[in-house]
Amino acid sequence: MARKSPTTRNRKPATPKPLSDSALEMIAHRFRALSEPVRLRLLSTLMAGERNVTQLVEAAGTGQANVSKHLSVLKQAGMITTRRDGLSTICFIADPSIHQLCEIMCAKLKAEHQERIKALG
Amino acid sequence: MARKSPTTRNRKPATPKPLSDSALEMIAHRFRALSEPVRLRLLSTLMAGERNVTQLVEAAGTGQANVSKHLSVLKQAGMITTRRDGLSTICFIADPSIHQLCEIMCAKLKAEHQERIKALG
DNA sequence: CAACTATGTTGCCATATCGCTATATAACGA
DNA sequence: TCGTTATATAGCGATATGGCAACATAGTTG
Repeated sequence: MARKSPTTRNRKPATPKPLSDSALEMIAHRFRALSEPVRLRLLSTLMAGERNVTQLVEAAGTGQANVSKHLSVLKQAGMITTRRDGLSTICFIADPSIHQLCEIMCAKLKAEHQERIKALG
Repeated sequence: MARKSPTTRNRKPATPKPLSDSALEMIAHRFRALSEPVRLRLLSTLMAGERNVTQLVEAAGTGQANVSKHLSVLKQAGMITTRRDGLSTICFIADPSIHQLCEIMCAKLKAEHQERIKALG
């Protein structure tokens, strides 16, 4: 008889895992963290190395309160981590896979851009 | 002397390009397309092969009007393409890089989940 | 053309999010 | 403790977005 642990109740056949609603929500939540220009600017800045909030405010070109909110969004999404150093809060990228994500997306953009140019030429 | 094709004119030094505001907006726009559970469900379904809208409505578990809207968002973001076949509109994934994006994000989720479990154990 | 099916579009409500201002908290030094 | 700097939080208005229902449109069939 098939394996059937008490914690793992009757799984449906062996479909390629339809991804549960909650999983989709978590994934969506993370993508949403990357869906704002200001947050991308913050991440882009942090990719060059860790920065404190004041530095990020300068780089972001928006108010300190906003930056603080955006940073907490990124933090909650596991994109960045913070460390306290005296008065400053130092931020840095928590997961290098963010680089990959952005690179893939940029490559997509460039590819589409090329196609658009071709289509016109 | 260095390679210097006519199509590749004077590139700026080798600064890691701070990414223009408009570029960030475009990238953000694409990530936003992936930031909704229903849209992820649609993409997830399409990863198994092309489907018409009716099939997607069933898979999405929400109304047809919503699915139509979500599909147009995905289409505008270059994630999917559609083709008309009689009464049906067949949808399919336009860019395989979406697989990569989702896989990376899923891997992140799993990794964090593992850590959470470790932290408790 | 009429009836039917599959999709797309519009209007509305509820909710979420951005940016701003003002205020609160934290950490440091005099 | 008081003042100052760095950061976080709360409150607000404006805008965006998801979902629903009603309606519009396209394509098929008789």
